[in-house]
Amino acid sequence: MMNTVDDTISIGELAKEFDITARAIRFYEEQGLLHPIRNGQQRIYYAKDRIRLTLILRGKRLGFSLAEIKNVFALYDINPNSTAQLEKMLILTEQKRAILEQQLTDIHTVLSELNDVEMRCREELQGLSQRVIGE
Amino acid sequence: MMNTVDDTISIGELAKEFDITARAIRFYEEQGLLHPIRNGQQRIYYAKDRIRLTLILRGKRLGFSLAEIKNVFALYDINPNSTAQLEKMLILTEQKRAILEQQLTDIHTVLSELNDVEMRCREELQGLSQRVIGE
DNA sequence: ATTTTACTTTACGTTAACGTCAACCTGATG
DNA sequence: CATCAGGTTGACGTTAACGTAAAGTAAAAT
Repeated sequence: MMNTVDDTISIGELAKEFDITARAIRFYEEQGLLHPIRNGQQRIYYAKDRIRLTLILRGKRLGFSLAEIKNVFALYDINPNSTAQLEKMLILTEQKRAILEQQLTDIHTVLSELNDVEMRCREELQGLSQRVIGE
Repeated sequence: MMNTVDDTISIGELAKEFDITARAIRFYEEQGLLHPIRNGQQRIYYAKDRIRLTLILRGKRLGFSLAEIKNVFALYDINPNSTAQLEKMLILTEQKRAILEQQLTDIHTVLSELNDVEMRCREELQGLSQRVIGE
C-alpha cells in the first residue's frame, strides 16, 4: 500500500503505473536492472526506481535487450578515473549512436511510406463514395 | 550461382549481400514473407525478393516482429475495392505511425543523453591528460 | 570418376523475456 | 477468528527467431 509519509510504492502500484506486470518487474530485478529495498519480505520502490524503470522501458521500445540496457546502466555507474574505461565508454556510446541514427532514417522512410499508403487509401475511398453518390 | 542472362541470384549470394544466413532467409520464407521461385530443387531470387528482404530487415531494426511485418505486406497486397478493408488499413497505418513517433522521441531523448555522457567523458579525459602533462 | 561446393529438407536445440501455476506469508477487515 | 487482498519464492511452460547438426542431391572442378 502507498506509504503516506514518504514516496514509496508497492510492486503492484508500480506495475499499474507503468502498465506492466509485477512478474516483469521482479524479472528485471532478477536480471540486475532494479534493486528495490525490502520492508521485511516485501519490496518497496522509490522515485529512483521509477526512473530506472522508465529507462528500461524506453530501451526496450528502441529494441535493446535487457542485457544491453544493463550495460548502459553500468556505464553511468563507472567511477570515471580510468582512461581505459572512459575510452571504452566512448566507443559504446558511439555504437549506440550509430544504431539510433540508423533507426532514425528507417523511421523517416517508413513514415513517408505510410503517408503514401494513406493517401492512396483516402483517394480510393473518395472514388468509391463518388461512384455511390453518382448512382 | 549468378545467372548471366537475367538478374537472379542464389540463396547464398542473397545471404552474403544482406549479411544474414541462408537459414534466416529460408525461415522468412517459411513464415510467408518471401516466395522465391524454384529451379528444380533450388531457390532463385529476383530483384523483387531483394526489395522484400530490405523491408523485412528494416522492420526488424524498428522492433517489429516477423508476424507484424507480414501483416504490413498483406496491406500492400489488398485489392483496394472494399471500403472496410481500406478503413482497416488506415487504422493500422495510424497505429504504426503512433509507435514510430514514440520511437522518434525516444531516440532523440537517448541521443541527447548520449551527448551528455560523451561530453562528461571527454572532459574527464582532458583532466586526466592535463594532470599527466603537469607532472 | 571422385571430390568440392553449394544447395536441400528434417528436426531438434537455444535464448530472451516473460506467463503461469502452486504453495506459502501477512496485515487488514468483516 | 477466518477470510481475503496483495505480496513472496520456486519452478516449469511458452513464443519468436533463428542456430546447428544430419543426411541427401546436383552440378562443377580436379
